[in-house]
Amino acid sequence: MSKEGKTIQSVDRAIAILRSFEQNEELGVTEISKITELHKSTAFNLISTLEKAGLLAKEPNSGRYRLGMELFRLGTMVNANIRAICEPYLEMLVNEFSETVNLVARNDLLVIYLDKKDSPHSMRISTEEGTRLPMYITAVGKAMMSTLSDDEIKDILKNVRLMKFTEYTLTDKEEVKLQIQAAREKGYAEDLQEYENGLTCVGAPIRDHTGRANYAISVSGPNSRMTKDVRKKIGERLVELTTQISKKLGYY
Amino acid sequence: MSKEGKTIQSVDRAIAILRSFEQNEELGVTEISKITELHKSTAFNLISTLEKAGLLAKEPNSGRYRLGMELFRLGTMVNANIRAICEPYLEMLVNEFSETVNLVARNDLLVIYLDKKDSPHSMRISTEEGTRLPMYITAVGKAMMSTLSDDEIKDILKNVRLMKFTEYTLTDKEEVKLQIQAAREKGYAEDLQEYENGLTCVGAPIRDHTGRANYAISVSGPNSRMTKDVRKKIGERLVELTTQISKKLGYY
DNA sequence: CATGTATGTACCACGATATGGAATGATACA
DNA sequence: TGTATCATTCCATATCGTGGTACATACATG
Repeated sequence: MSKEGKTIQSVDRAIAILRSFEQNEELGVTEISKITELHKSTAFNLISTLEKAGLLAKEPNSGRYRLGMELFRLGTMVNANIRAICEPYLEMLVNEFSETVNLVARNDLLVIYLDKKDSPHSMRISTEEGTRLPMYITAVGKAMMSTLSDDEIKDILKNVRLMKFTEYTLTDKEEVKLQIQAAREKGYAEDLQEYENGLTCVGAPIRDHTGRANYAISVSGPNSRMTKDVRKKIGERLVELTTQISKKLGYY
Repeated sequence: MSKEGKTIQSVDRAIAILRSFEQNEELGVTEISKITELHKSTAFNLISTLEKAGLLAKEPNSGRYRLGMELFRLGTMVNANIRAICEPYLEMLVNEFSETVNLVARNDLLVIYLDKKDSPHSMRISTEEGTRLPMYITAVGKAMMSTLSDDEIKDILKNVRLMKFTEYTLTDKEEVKLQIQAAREKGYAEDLQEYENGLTCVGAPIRDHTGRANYAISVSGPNSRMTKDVRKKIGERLVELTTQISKKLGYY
């Protein structure tokens, strides 16, 4: 927020209003003005504008606001292309391995979940679209990092504090680097209960025409089913499929 | 746009910029300024603001822009609740009938697709999330309308021009009303190839605590498998499940 | 029923702020 | 090397957003 470059005040404020719905799914004008620290009148004008555009919707009864359909629609336009391209591959993977499959994107130091196909098993892993997790803790994150140069990886890790999620979470940046090195050799990365106990993932990177890996696909399942053999099979299949996808994006 | 009530110019313009990515997935400053009819300099300031907030992302190579991850994330926050509640029901339905299941919301005169579970069949119906269709042409739309009063239905139909999609599309508003009446009695509505040849749907409305039906669930399949018997079974099951969901939302 | 305290909404004068002209960099292409 | 097209910066102007204040309405509370 302190970076150089002027920004348009009212646009920033409008976005802040949208973000205030992160904690609360329904808010009134006064509440919003408190959260955003805007004058009630100013907030009202911005809210009205957002409502007219459909980014906010007013409840007919309570008169309070919630996020609008137009915001949802705009959201579906983001990465629509890559999601459409990957969809059949996700489908193939869930059919072949019967475990949950995820498509994720890089978002600075985080990984954000874009799309998924759930495992048919009743014991399964399920992550909501829009969820964000640190790169270093996910198979997909490590997979994407494995395509970067040592300097770039150092840059990323420099800005990260390794938070401990489980007893298996990597706490040493050198360990992370080692795993990334392993991923470089195999073409895919693994997460063995580093984020959540009992949860194991295998992930491989997707490259675009510039060679950048901004997307990745993973297969996630419970520890018990994700044996070493299974992980190897999945990993190799992931490499096959993500290579095909990368080609479609113009990468050679 | 001509309605009374002041709106904040720069916010309107920022939203227009986001919307200009409907046709094009990647745009430069000049292109955007042409599409939105804004001065290049004005557009630049707005774009920078949106970029800093993550609603737009700049491609490192081309320097051009595309919609950003933050916009996607905001989009996932919309209706997150209802989607979470309905997810297990969608799952049940796709398991029971092996046809594609959709969750939709009402969006004025349109229906917008929120979530889906695809049929396991290779011949199947698949609609992208974010797609919008006229109410009168979909099973879900007619299902939602069936909960409204005659006056409200008249209001909706007054503002609609019945476009012909297939040879089965209803062209007479009285026909639509008849179908809505049928839906009122059965509790679910049908679409028999009205939108697309070979595509048949059954849909039932979800009510919230105020009694309004802003959401609906449908099962869609190819004509050949969606026989009269099957449609009846699906319809009755849909009514069961949507009643359960409505209860969870506080409707009695 | 009156009183108090919330709420959302309308009005408007002031001045900060967004605007758009014009100039400058940056890049690609021929 | 020159030309065209792009993104970006600067800045004076007046437009537009701002935030006072005020009012309307709803709902508790005494």
